[in-house]
Amino acid sequence: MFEPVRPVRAYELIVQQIEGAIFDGSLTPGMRLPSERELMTQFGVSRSTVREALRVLQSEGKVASRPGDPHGPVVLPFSTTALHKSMSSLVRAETVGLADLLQFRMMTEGCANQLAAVFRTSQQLAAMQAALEKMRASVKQDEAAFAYSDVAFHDLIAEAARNKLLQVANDVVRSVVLQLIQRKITQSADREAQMLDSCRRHALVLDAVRAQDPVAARQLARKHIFEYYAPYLDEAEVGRLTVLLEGSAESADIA
Amino acid sequence: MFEPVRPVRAYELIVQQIEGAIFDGSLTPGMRLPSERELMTQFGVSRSTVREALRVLQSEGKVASRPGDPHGPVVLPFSTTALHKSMSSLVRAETVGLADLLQFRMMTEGCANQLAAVFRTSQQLAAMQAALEKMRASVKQDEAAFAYSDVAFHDLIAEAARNKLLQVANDVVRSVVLQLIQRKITQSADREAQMLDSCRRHALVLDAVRAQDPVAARQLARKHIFEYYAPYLDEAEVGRLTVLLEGSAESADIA
DNA sequence: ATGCATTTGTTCGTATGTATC
DNA sequence: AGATACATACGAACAAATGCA
Repeated sequence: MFEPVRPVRAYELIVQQIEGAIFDGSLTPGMRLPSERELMTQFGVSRSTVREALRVLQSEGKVASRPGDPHGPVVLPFSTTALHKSMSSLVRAETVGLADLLQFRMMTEGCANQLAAVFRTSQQLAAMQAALEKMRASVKQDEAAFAYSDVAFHDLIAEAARNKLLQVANDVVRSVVLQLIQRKITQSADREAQMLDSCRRHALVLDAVRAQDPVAARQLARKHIFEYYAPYLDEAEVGRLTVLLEGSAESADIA
Repeated sequence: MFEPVRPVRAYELIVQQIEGAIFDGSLTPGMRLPSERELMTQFGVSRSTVREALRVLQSEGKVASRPGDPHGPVVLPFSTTALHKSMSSLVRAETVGLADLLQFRMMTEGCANQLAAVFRTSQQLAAMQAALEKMRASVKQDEAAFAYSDVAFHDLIAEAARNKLLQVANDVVRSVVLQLIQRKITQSADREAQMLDSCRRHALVLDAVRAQDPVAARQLARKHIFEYYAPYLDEAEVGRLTVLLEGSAESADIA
């Protein structure tokens, strides 16, 4: 008959109203919110309450405010920082492990390549080729440039897949993975061989995308991730990932 | 030579300290934080500043405070609510459409079924069977019970896949999809036929999971989602989804 | 079951450093 | 360069809510 109620704080209502305004487009990125003093009259609450609401919105990456700015808090363009933060803390809390992350990445990045193989334009193909050549060029010199071009290559794949959600998911998962084991990788002894191998694998994937072979692109991408990161996993965890490597014979894993 | 600096607010430092304490285990779920007045002396700041920090931690789902509680704010168990919220707002940010969502869901839920087919235990299998029968039982009577059992079925699949991240992703995407087009579905004329059809499809997926046929489970799940929601999409969008329906012959789509 | 002490939710006032016009 | 308006931060205060004796 009756619904249970939760006492709702004043600042929550303010957050909801501002979030709603951003959501429905009445507040677009770059626009300014009224000053805190203005907001306290509009909402009919005290300054502290307004500030608590603004803090929450700020921690969600939706607005930013600077002292002394006469224009008031600014509405930020959409960003994935909140997603980033919440996923990182899940990882830190060990609710999600490296194996979970890699398995998920094999799924999403694999599917991204599958879609990219179908929908890529020739311009995108050229851009991928360029990114790959930049990777090759910076193997011997610049570790940072290599990593940058690597990211660029994956971004181009995700973009070619034409799914914004997939794009964001790939981006977040990739960076969280790196954040977890970057040190181990850069400290590895045969770093240069690893980089060269990575180039070779990227070339294979690119070939499949060029040939518009979605299944090959997907499986190569998954295999790449698996073999690149498998050394950092326990044996039990490796088994969870191999399931996604069906190889060319799809039904082989039933036996 | 020098790094650019960002002015750091007092409340941010407090948030970092408390987050750190939760992370490294000195604050475990269920434990209480000191009262606000105690915290202001410990951190050497005013009460407002302490409260701003607590609001942020609260919006991140890490602590909760009730008025009048002499024990102070409580440290919450790790939860995925923060991830939930940030993913929802990502979807609402118009950059992601229904087609993106469904395509993504076909990927993740497909893979979840694939993994579940391999790793499911017999107990989990029985639980899935039970959920399916509950769905069948409530077709004619209770729309809410049907939806509930439907969710339970999918949750069991995700749980059997043994990947917490995948579990959360599926949950979020599913709820956002529903939130987007629930009305259209419940208003549909032949609602009962739809529900019966849904049961039939779930049974097919369950058969594949029981037979430990990962590829069949994956493709059936994807096909189910596609055919269930395709009527609500434009024709151009439908094309983006069909790519993921390779059918039984994996290489057929190259031709 | 009833007060009592304490805590949170919220308000108001004030001082200080800062960014913009 | 100065004036203005701003955010940051502090402190005191009151009402409502909670837990405990």
